[in-house]
Amino acid sequence: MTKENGPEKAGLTEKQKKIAEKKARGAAKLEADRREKLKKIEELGHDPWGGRFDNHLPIGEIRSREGEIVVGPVGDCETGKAPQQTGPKVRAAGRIVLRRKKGKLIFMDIRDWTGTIQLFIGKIQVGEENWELAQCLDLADIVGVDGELRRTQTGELTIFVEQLHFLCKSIETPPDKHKGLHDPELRQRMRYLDLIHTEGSLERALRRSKIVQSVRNSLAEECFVEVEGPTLHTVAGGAAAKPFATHHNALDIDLNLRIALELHLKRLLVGGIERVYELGRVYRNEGISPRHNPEFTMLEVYQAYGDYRSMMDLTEKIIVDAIEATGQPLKLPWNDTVIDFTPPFARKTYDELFEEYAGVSPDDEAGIRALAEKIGFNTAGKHIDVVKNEVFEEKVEDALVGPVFVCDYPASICPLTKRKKDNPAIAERFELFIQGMELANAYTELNDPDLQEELFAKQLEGQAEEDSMAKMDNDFVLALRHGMPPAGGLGIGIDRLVMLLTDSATIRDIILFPLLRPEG
RNA sequence: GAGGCUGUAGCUCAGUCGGUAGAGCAACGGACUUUUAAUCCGUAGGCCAAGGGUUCGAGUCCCUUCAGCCUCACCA
Repeated sequence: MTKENGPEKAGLTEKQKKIAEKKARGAAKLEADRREKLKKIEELGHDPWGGRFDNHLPIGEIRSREGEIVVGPVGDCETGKAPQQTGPKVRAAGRIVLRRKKGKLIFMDIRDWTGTIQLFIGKIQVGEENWELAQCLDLADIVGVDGELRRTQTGELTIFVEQLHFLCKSIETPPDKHKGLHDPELRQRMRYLDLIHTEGSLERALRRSKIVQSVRNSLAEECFVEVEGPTLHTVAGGAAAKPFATHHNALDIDLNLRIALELHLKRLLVGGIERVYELGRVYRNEGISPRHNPEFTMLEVYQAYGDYRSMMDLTEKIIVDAIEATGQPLKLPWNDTVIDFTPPFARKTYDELFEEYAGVSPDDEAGIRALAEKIGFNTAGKHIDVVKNEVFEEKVEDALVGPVFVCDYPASICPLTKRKKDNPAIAERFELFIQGMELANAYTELNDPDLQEELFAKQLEGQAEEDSMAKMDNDFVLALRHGMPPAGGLGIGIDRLVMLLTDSATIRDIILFPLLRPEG
């Protein structure tokens, strides 16, 4: 296809030249245009990268001052001009998101994190110097303005600019001004662009922060203390998950990133921090899905002298408080339906739900095995509770619209949990399900060191190590031997809570920087 | 890790039966002093994800690779 007329090098240079020329006319031209204006801004005596800009008001606050606009008694009937208005002098800063030129007028919308407002820039009104500067403005540049807050003839609340301040040049072309970013890959890789230009993206991020803040406030109200445990563990325990492996050079030891917060928080319980929690990142070396990211945010709470019932009340409080903190009603939209968070949430036992949705008595071992086989599970050699739980996950969990507390799990699948006094086959544990998602998990914590050691050992027997709920952690057992007060413990998946409270179908919309393969 | 779908201008998307590329927004030039998805006239912008193949001819068909999305598995 290619002809080699001249020397190869010369041919390549020719081709490279052509590509360079094309680029100069193509993508790079957009940048060149912006750099041209950047130069012009400098020539006009302004710093294209701006500087400190004091005393501006958030745009949301400026909008709330609309009532201060005073309209004069009469308009000019002869010229048909609107009545004179006098408004407050305001100073604002924001990014240019829309721009409309009309002769010697420019209308622009600038946005900050509290809202959007229109600017009016008239050549006569702002004077020659400001007008020259205004010619150098592009979409996505950041400007500050001083002006008067009034309404235009069409009633739009507007800052009539008197003085323009240049604050930052953008030398890249922004996405479509109305559609924003749609490509999910770009939205994740260039989250900053997504936040600026995609509707609802910034609001979602800010709402997450409000939710997290609310969770901390709720816990503070109940006198819980926030701590920070280690993320580098020699034994990654407290959950059944594959850890990330890493290495410390100076000590020359292999380490894992934590998969749960549990075991160190319980050590603190032993140490006398009676109400303790951590809200932090955990890491699990597992698959990625709309509900799973390799690193995610987990809340774990431990309360001395409580049990799983105390944790149920706390869970309800944390969730209801968070909904209120985001200014939402207790009936929240979710996909095409509505979730009713009005407390108290339903509380049902594992066995009740099993019978209801699986249609088999929870005590009918043969019936359960038959059903499991019918679904396609291999039940050979498996403990009945394991089989039962497989059926539960298949038949019940997805059907739980919730919110519903599923209480009292089979003890054999809960190695870190205290059993019921009157029935040692049942563990004092609940999971909160909403829309088929497991949102919270709580126990009456096991504090018998001998039983804990036994259960650790039993878990290790004949089980793939990564499937083990709890790897043997002798140091933790030693802590228990010193006496951990009886306690309730709770875990909440913060990302999933945020998903539910922001009507987000994928975890990638509420984790700002989800894990992606590196580009090319 | 398995299966399905997707990748075309800076962004959002068309592209028929295989005949070497289109629109809107953004950009550039021009008109317009109360616009608001502003409008109108004109201009420019593409290694069609990457690499191979089939063909006279590939954005289009085939193979490989890369990335994303969805479903499943693991899990919260």
